[in-house]
Amino acid sequence: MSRPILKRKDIHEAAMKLFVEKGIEGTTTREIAEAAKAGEGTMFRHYKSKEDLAWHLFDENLSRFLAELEEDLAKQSTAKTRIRAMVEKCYVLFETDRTMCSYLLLSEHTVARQMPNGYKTPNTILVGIIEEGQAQGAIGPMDSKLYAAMVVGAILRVPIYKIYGRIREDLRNLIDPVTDSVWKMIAV
Amino acid sequence: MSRPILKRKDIHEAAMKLFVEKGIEGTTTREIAEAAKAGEGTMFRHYKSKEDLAWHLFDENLSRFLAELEEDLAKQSTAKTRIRAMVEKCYVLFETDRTMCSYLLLSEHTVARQMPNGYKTPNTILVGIIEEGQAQGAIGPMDSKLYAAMVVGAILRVPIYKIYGRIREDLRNLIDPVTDSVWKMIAV
DNA sequence: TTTAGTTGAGCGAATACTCGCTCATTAATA
DNA sequence: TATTAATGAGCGAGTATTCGCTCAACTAAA
Repeated sequence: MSRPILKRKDIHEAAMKLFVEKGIEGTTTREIAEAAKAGEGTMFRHYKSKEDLAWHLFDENLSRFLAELEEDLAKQSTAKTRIRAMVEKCYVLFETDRTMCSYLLLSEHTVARQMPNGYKTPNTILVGIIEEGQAQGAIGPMDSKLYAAMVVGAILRVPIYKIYGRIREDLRNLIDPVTDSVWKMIAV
Repeated sequence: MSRPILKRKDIHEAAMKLFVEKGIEGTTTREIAEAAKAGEGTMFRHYKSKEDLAWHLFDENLSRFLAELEEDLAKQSTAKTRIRAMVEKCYVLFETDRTMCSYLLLSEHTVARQMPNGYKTPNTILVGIIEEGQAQGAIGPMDSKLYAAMVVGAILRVPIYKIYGRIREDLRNLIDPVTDSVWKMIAV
């Protein structure tokens, strides 16, 4: 090997922060380089385009998040405790790494265009949880995809509104209230 | 007047369609002009920039939607029937003018940056409905803003997933099921 | 004739990406 | 251990292109 890769992480952090603040198209490659204290060409050594960087930031972080979530879910045996684990995972992430969480939430409708068919999302996982809950007789008989949509929506709208300043509470205090509310929505 | 304004509506329709398909930054003024069968300069007679056009499309359509919604709400006297009216208004709009509805839903995180403080949104209205419902003793005692966030999230995630093809049902068939589910979430 | 909507070639600033080069780091050789 | 060769990360000035916007000419309604 020649030289260790030192700048990639700096580029990740700078790009994510800027993408959240100004949007992907609204951020220039020069700004990323400057913020990362790197040369402008360096990001192209690791990614073939700015879009490619944005996609990797989304994909890698979401994948890691989902993998960790599935570990947590494996420890739970009921639908309700699984949903609680999901809420907890989301809200703890939000308070722990707000930039990353904001990026995942806000870039949904832009980066998400590039998701291949069958790409795994929190929604995919939730459909599974709900169908298992229905098999156990704990969750009502409605279409699992509709339930999943409503539950995902209810859970994720809270951090979105916290980003916009409409909610101020520390989200970790809302894990149980939100879980309980959402559970009422789908319980038999 | 010397000449009637003929192209503005064509520009609205073409721009909104393209903005939904390719995003605002991803759409060029030339593409808008071509799709609208108008000259490129025409949109600048009516709007001072592409961003300005995008904002007006958002603002005017949302304002009209909210005004109509408030008319409907005035006819209802209980929190639950008001929420039903809101769901109905959203889902009927979706099936009636999908492009416009998609634009409002998907541009939230981009155009929404420009919303002035105190700008009225569906969320604002919902907070009012919920607080009144709480005063009537029909809705639980939790923070009204948190309730509103969860309800908005649950309601709007359904059309979002229909845009992404994860839900196929005609949303007008889901008005009552969604209303009932959402109501369970917040009822005392 | 006046007025105002429409047009599209042209402009210039912005910017994503390239490429030839540097040099820190490692591996091989003596 | 000292020396040399090889590697590829890092750099940033340069460039081809794109794209938002302007404006002078044109057209049609009043």
